[in-house]
Amino acid sequence: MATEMVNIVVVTEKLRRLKCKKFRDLDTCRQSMMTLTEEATFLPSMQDSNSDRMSSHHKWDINDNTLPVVNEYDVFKEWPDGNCRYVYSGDVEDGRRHVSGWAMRNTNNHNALILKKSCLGVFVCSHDCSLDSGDKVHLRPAICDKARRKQVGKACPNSRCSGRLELMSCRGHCGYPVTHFWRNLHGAIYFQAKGIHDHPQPEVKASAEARRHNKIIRQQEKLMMMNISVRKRLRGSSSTGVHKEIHRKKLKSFDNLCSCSPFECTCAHIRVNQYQSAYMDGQQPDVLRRSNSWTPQIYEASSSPWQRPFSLDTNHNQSGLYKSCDLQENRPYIHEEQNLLSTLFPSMSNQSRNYSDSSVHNSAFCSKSGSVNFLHRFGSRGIPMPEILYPVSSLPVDPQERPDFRSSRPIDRYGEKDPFGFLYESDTDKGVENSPSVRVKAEPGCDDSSTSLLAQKQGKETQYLSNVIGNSLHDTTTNKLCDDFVNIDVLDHSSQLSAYPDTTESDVFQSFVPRFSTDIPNMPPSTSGQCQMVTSSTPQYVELKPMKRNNDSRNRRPSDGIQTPLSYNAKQSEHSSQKQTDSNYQSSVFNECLPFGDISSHSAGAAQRPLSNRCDVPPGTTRPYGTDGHCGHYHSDMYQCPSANCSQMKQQLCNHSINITLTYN
DNA sequence: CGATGCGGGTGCA
DNA sequence: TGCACCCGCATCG
Repeated sequence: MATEMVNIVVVTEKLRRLKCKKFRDLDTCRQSMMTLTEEATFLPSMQDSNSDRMSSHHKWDINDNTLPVVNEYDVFKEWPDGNCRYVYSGDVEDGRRHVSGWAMRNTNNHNALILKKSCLGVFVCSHDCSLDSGDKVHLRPAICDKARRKQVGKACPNSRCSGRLELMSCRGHCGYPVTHFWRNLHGAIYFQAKGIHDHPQPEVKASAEARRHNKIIRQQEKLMMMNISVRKRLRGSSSTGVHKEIHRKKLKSFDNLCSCSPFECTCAHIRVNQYQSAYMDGQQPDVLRRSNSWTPQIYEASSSPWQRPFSLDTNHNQSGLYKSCDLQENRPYIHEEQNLLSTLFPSMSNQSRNYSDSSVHNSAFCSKSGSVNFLHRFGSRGIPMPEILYPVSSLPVDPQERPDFRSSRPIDRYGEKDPFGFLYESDTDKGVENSPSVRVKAEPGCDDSSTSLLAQKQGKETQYLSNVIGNSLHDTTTNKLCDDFVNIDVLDHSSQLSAYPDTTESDVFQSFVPRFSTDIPNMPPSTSGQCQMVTSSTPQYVELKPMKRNNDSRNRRPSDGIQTPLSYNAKQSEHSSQKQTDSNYQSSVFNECLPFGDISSHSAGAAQRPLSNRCDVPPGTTRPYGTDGHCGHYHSDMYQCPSANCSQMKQQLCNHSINITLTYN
């Protein structure tokens, strides 16, 4: 299907270019030797009533060896359209910066003297909807290719529209994008445009920049709050289990629970403030209305302010809180910004009211029962990112009974409901790409409560699970570890760990590495070879390194025809017939979770996939890193056989990641 | 992270 | 040869 689509696009493009060629030829005939580069500035057919297009009183061409010196400069045009030429003064800042209202990207014309830019078009809504203001959606394409690719498919900024952003490319120059040329000469700035934009004007650059700026601010504030929460929990987790239990029991006397460590809890004070502030508005504070209201790490994946149907109500009133719940009936948003801010930053309890609508967007979604069950999605930098939240307490223990989250690539399931009735949400606008699954790192070794929590998964108790990777995961020697680590789905592991509490986090930590290779039966040799190296021994602790060699899947384009682990998983999701494969997959994953144990005794899946397929060396055999001769190295700076050093290694790895699970009753 | 500019390289006509 | 386009890199905010 995808191939057919590609073919259609290619054929369409060919036809377009063929048509363009004819058009160009026609122009050529008309203009008597006028070529595309020489454009049709003087063609009547290329002109219209637009004054800009008629204003090209200049008779030079940007490619001329010598350009005339002008005494009178033109006024800077932000939206030049048509075939026009202008000469700006060298004092014009916008001219020096080659500013244009159109989204123009740099194009290499192999001429250092002339800067050439081509138009990128405009992003429009696939449903061609109109905003409240009556305007159409005309977003500005990002100049950066990577950023622009992320824009494609984003949700329409119109909250009432289910459309997606589509890039309307510019073909105003005989089927090619309109081009702008800039040349600095004689202290002046010569500008020439070729072609007429065949698309609406995008939003102004300042608007796009402001939106991006707000997004950055939101992310920074989220991270700031995350770090503070993590620090709080780190302090809290340093106490013994007994103390934690005592503290927990003490906290039960409160109507609301917090995760503050003993002697540091200021929540009561804050609650009073919240209570007062809420009642000052004549509203019952949300923090008191819900049994599990204070959950510092409940964040809803916040995209751009455009995509948020409701922003933070500065008065934090009830209507504002539940407004969105009414609209998002299956996954209501409950804004927690103010609660979070005032809780985490008592001094900001008032200041937080002054946050702009788009500056803070940390929300939670709750189930209809009022409980909040969620998992964090971890960001690409090893920092827990409040991305898509998934219910976790309902996950069956048995991996076979678990829904295949790996195949539930959210981006492919916009608007659909997950097995728990929650709507899938776009994650592309959150800087998360290739996210085929929920990403959770279970760290039972640091807090056994997580395993017990998961073991109680079928209960409907109000449990909150918050898995957090702290800064400690960011180690100098494993600096890149976070990137790779967090991009791998370990949710299955955590569930399986609940059934096997003896399994340590370190086992989970290292188990996902071989998993990729063993679960890609169709992996081309070149790629599988790489994975073989990764899994070239029996379970052993390796130090993960970023996969940045030639076989780096992240740098591989789809057109390369090589399936990457992630793409494979994503592809799996497209076919329900892969269920069996997934079952085996989970079995294999499960087996690889088991550290140094009798792997084959736990699952037939492992028996079907002998270790010899994955291991080029006998179990326990160590060999120098980089001498296997069939692949590069990424994940094995240190090889460790399952021997007496295991526990030490486990401890080391455990020290690399810290995870705290909070349980609220 | 994205905008911007530069330059190597490729495919096409 | 000219052009469009892709990509990587560096710099800057």
